[in-house]
Amino acid sequence: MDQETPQEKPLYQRIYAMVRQIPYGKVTTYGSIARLVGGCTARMVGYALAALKNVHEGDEVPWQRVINAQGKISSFGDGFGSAIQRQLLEMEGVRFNSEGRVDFAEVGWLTEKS
DNA sequence: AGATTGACTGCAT
DNA sequence: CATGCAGCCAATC
Repeated sequence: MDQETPQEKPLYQRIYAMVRQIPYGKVTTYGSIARLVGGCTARMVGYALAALKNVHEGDEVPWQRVINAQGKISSFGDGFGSAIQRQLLEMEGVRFNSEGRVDFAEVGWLTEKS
């Protein structure tokens, strides 16, 4: 599977590590993580998280704290994922406004654009 | 080795 | 404000 240089971890691992750095009760966007990791784009982050279900480490990655730039949750899985993700965030104390979006000024993690 | 896809984003219409 | 399209680059078939 991953026979690349053992010194450098796969792009996935790098993204997972970054997602794990998200503090409790905070959320961030795909684009922000992509920029923090560097060298990858929002699509890479989404692709990496999508593969989480195939990765063993996915169990400890707070993927629910990663949402899209619109402050909303992206639909994935069979359509249940988004519903589950919202509950997970609310369980952590993340508030959703009437539009179903989160307040980045309140729970946004490194969401500032340079 | 080539084509397809994807939990996104930003701009254009 | 809703919809569409192109760009992004790696993983999978």
